[in-house]
Amino acid sequence: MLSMVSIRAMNLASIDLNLLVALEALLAERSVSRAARRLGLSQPATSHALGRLRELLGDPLLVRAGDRMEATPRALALEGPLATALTAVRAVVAPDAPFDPARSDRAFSLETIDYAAAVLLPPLMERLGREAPRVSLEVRTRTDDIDAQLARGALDLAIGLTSPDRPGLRQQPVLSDLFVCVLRRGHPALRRPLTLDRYCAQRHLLVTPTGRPGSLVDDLLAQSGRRRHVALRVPHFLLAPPLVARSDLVWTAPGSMAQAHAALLPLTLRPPPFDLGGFTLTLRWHERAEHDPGHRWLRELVAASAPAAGRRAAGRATARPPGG
DNA sequence: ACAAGAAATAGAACTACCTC
DNA sequence: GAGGTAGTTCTATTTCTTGT
Repeated sequence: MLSMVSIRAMNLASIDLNLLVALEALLAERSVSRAARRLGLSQPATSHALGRLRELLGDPLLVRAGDRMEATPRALALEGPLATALTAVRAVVAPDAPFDPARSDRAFSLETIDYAAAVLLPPLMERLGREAPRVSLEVRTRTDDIDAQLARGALDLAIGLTSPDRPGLRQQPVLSDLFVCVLRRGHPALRRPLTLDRYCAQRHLLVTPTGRPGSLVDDLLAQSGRRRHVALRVPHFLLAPPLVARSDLVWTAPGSMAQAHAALLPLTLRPPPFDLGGFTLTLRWHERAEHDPGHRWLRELVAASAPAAGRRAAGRATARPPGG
């Protein structure tokens, strides 16, 4: 008989799933013969299955008590978890099992930078609350090795900059945006037009989610032989608006986020004094989830949550870091 | 109380199928 | 082809029910 230690170390591949189905029937019928009829097997075959289950689990599971079979405490403890597990397995293998958002209690996970979360989550959660009140969403930021986690199924979706195609991964543009310059209301630089010279003369705030040096703005300035002074680098977009509102720092920011915060804080927006173009964020997932009805439903919901202007521009703008 | 029959479990032997 | 696994049929054993 297998020891409990070896059972714990056992690979799932060594377990016949049909044994668990047999256990379900045995526990439901409390009779080997009736369980056999339920399973469509002969009584001896079901008795053998019970024998294998006894060896596998190290417990008699069902013991004869007169004219009936009594479940052992171990078997009784297994009944609930076994039903849950088999229900989940049946849902996995059910052909074209429809996804019902109104009744689903599925939990999804999403990796994104806080800028995209701030733009997408309010409309997304509004629709979730209305259409799928029991569905839950976990948003993570700065996850290590996102593609590997998507492949493992540890992560459902990731929103980030468009990246080169990789085997097994799918992506679609979800949000495009333009840059604007954000300054506090009453900033001295606002007294005259914000020329390139005046822009470069300011002290700047740079958001760098990755922590890597450089940015699209600094690269473009360098191409024209110019440079700016970055006085503050922060890792989160949401840190920037109040810092800009209470200082003379200039932040070259994603337009949709800047507009949202300009409605809440004393901020003024100006177009950049040089052509910055825009950037595109894409939704990324593993091909394993491509035809999963629930996953497809969430992807459509996320895409539909992008601001209308961003969706129209999606696919046109260049894929460059939003950090500015 | 005892014997016979019915019903259920489980072992033995054999077969079919799959993998290496 | 060998070995392993899980199915089958057949049969032994156990336990309960029923009739005498």
